[in-house]
Amino acid sequence: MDYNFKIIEKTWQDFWAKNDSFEPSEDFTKKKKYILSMFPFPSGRLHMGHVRNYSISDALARYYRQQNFNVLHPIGFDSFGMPAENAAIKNNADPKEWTYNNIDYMRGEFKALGFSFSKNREFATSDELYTKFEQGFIIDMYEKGLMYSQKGLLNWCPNDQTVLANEQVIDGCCWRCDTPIVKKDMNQYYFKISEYSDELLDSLKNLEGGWPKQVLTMQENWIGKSNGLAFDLFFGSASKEKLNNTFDSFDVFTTRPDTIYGVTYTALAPEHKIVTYMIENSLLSDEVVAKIDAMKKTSSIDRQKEKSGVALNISVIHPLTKKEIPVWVANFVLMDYGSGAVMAVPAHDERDFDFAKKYNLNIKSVIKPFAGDVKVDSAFTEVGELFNSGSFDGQNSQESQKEIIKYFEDSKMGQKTTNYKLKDWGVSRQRYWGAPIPFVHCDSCGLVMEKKENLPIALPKDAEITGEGNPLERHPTWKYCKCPKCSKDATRETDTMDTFVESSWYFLRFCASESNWKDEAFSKEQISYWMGVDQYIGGIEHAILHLLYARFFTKVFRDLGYLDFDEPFDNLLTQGMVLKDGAKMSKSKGNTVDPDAIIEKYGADTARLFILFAAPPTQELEWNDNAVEGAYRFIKRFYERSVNVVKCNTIPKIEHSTLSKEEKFARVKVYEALVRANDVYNERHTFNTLIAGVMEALNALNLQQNSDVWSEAYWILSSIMEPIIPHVCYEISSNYFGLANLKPQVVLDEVFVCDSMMLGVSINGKRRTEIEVSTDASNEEIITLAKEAASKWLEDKAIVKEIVVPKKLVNIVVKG
RNA sequence: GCGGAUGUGGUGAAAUUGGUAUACACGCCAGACUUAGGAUCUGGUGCCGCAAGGCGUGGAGGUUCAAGUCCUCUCAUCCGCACCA
Repeated sequence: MDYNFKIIEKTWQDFWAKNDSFEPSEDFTKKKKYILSMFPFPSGRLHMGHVRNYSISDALARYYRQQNFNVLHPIGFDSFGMPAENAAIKNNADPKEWTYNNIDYMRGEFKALGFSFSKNREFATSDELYTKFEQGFIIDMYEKGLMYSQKGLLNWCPNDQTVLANEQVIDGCCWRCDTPIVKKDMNQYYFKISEYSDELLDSLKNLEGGWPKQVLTMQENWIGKSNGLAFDLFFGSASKEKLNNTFDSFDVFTTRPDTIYGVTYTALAPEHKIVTYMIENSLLSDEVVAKIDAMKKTSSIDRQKEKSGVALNISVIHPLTKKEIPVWVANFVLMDYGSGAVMAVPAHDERDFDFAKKYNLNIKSVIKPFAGDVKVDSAFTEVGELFNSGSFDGQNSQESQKEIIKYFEDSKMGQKTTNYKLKDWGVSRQRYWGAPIPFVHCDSCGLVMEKKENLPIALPKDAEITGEGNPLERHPTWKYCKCPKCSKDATRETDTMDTFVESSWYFLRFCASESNWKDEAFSKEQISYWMGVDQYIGGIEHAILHLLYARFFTKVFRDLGYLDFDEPFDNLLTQGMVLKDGAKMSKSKGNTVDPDAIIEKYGADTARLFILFAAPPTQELEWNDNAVEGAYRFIKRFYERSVNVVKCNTIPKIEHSTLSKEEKFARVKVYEALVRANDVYNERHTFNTLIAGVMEALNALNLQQNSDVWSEAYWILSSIMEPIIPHVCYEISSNYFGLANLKPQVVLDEVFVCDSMMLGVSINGKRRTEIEVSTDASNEEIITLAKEAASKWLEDKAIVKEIVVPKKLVNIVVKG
């Protein structure tokens, strides 16, 4: 009985394919599980991270199928994006052909790994049908005011004449031609994700328990909510005149209103509109303009290295003291946070302090420690007592904040304000291989939405992709069209959408079935049955962007009336990375292990077993060739020892009391593994412990020869291992049980009942020996036995206390 | 700097509620079978010690009859964010 994985795996893969074994049912009265792994980009080959991801989801999907759930376990391909275009440029190939060839290859890999994905629901996001529905949603969002267009600063390569994504900018230069990047003000489409900031933050609470804490915290930080006071700083009359009366004031935001009396200067971002005005109207010396230009050109990383600034020689009036305070430009003030202007309190803010020291600006303390002296050699940022603060003197600085805000509000000088780090999501890309934004520019009507019956607006097949400029823009005919409103000549929007848009709703599309696949993205009935995703599995690298965008889309779709829940993913498991030689597998490091090679040498079951056995799924997994061999040997043993099993179509009935000690022990181990299996699949997801339990059971079985015990064991073990090593388990199950055992297994409590047990005996908490006692022994009997066994350690000692922990141990506390 | 995690044998890791620390596997050692073994099977393997025994979950304290687990402090590593006003 040799273990020939090649034949076994092929047989069952064909069997599953032929029988459509993994298609979900359309019967919505059944209990359901939606098990989802993050879909891959079709890069060409699966890597071990994918294998890990899908081994986890497949184990869960197969388990719940056995438990008679209606299981949706779909897969698709996140197939738009730059790598396809880059490959096209490099190999002079068609991105579409490249993409779909890769998909074909990877589909074969999925099959070879035995993953139980639904075939019928597979799609690629570059499919025109998917684009059609997505463009429909985009139009809805625009019409609802959730999408808008605005000029924004983008990375521009002057040589290639194209916009670059942040990832394409390497050390401030173009990744292709090494030309320094400039920021260019361009029109860009945005989703109003900021409108959902509060809800995205607040409903994180509802995900507690279901999502890893780390991800919740990362999202919380990313949204970055902070409360404070916003108020206007008015120019003095001379400054106002200098600015040609164009500006009265600018507004600032602070989270520390308690430090208001300590404001000694204010600072604007180099990109602030007042600064821009002063430059454009020659109100600044050439030297100052040059300094400001230099700040603008410095990357945000370099800006952090040293603070720099320049005075604008204008001043504003402090709202409370009415003193004049100078206005500076400072490189640490960010245009895209708050209003791009800050009040500076050097005495109580480290940045403001450093800047004031460097430029010799006034420093005024207004908070003193509750005990000790006022600090002068550094910023005092802790809570203290207010002084130099007018009528607020003597107050606790923290407690005074509310009152100061109230004072500003009462006197109409400012208001309580909340700021977020989360910015609106810029979704337009000047790229070919993406979903076209379905808008039309008409000279008479302006920006017009394409009519939904004309969707999809598909990509042209004959675009020339050189990597320079936007192929859609340069295409000779594609962009010319008629205005959907007035039918005059018009042009299409040539920007395509960020690929994160596709992955923000693909999990909803999987809910659609063959019955309505072509007609609609999904039906409300399908969505309300399948959603939310019961278990989502993927890498931590998506903790922010994808997972935040998907949550945003869900809330938008709710508000558009497509669905009626708030969160898409009830439970999230973030798997750890796969490492080799202590480092993440990567081509550049040359430490990759090719899944295909492992399948070829050991088979899919071995690959799956190793990956689930080597570490719990949330932890990093160190690849180990020897341990892979170990996994292979286990499967081989498991298969070969099945010769001890006798064919049957129900689980054998065994009279437990008639068995030998070894036989009983084997049964205990088998049923322990079963109990653990249910816990692991449902709750803990620590497949490594389940596999260890099955190994223990097999080791225990080996110590006896009772064929009923063997048969019962294999009935159970091949059932609980099927989600992990499905091929060999199907083979065993088919050989001996006619596949009748792949169903829920009953735990027989009688197996765990024994007439004697071993108890540890410890003295003062230190384990000394052990005793065997009958299970119905009284505490007195147990203590007597324990004292006998431990007499050696009890000589000349006074017994203070005796503790019996049922079924565990006896502890005797002694003195002397 | 802020936030999140993780520290257990030579290695990957177990220990579900505070209750016999190191299950399972890798590696290593020994033996068996073999022309041979990088195959298979059997046994051994936390550290110190001849032994009795002692010591052991990053470190230091604490609570408890009992701590890997709870509390306080601390060190190290990894990850995320970061001049966010």
